[in-house]
Amino acid sequence: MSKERQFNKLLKQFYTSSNRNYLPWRKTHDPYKILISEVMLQQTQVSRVESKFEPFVERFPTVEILAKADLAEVLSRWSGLGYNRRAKYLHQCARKIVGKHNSQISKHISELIVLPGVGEATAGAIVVYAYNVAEIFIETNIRRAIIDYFFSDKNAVHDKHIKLILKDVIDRNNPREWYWSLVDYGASLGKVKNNPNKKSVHYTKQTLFLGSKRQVRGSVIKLLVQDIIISEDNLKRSIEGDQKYLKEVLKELVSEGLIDKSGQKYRLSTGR
DNA sequence: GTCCCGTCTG
DNA sequence: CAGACGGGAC
Repeated sequence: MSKERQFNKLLKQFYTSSNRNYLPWRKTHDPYKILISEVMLQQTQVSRVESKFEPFVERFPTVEILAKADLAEVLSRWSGLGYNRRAKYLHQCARKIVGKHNSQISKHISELIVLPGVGEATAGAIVVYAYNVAEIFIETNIRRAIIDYFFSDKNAVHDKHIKLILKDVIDRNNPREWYWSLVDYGASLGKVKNNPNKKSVHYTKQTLFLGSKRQVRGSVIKLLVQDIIISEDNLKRSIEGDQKYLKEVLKELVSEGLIDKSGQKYRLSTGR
């Protein structure tokens, strides 16, 4: 049997015994909800998204409702997921889909990728999981599974090589479930210890969070989620992390459209 | 302390 | 291309 067929046999076996089809975003084909889940899952582990996804889509069940909502509320429902710019992108995304795409979420990668916060991986995932179309895309579990199985003897693997393998092994008759089996298998391979992705040329080490500007940013947003409106002095007293970043962070959050300044006080932006 | 993990900006 | 961007589990 070819290596490709062996791999698919392995995926099938694994999927039969150990799939994660209980995940709430696998119980819908609604492209809007798939979009929400995929943006939440960017740089964020499943365990953290699990508790946030359902409350979020219950509050914002359609793209129109999300588009009409205040960014401040979207940010507050995002709290705990991190990378708060994603909430801003998602809100802008909803407004653009309603305003320019007739509230329809495209089934074409080329039209999805122009949306804010939607890159190659997210666009591919939406097309596959919502529409069951056999497109090729790579995210971390996919990369890990393919490197582990097909590149065990290599130490510098480029995504373009992974894409070539994917084109050979993808099940074009049932791409949605095939990708589920692939990501579940990939997720099961050692992450913390000896992560096969360390052999990817795209692998990078993260910078320190403690004491970083990023920590102060996160802390400011978190405080504003709790208190609605806060003076700079009170922020200075309450933030976690290094105070020296506060002024700079406030300026950047205002210019990015995440917060607004009125007088000497700050609040989350309405997004309008 | 070390690690995970996509997209955007410069 | 490199660097910025959260929050938590281990």
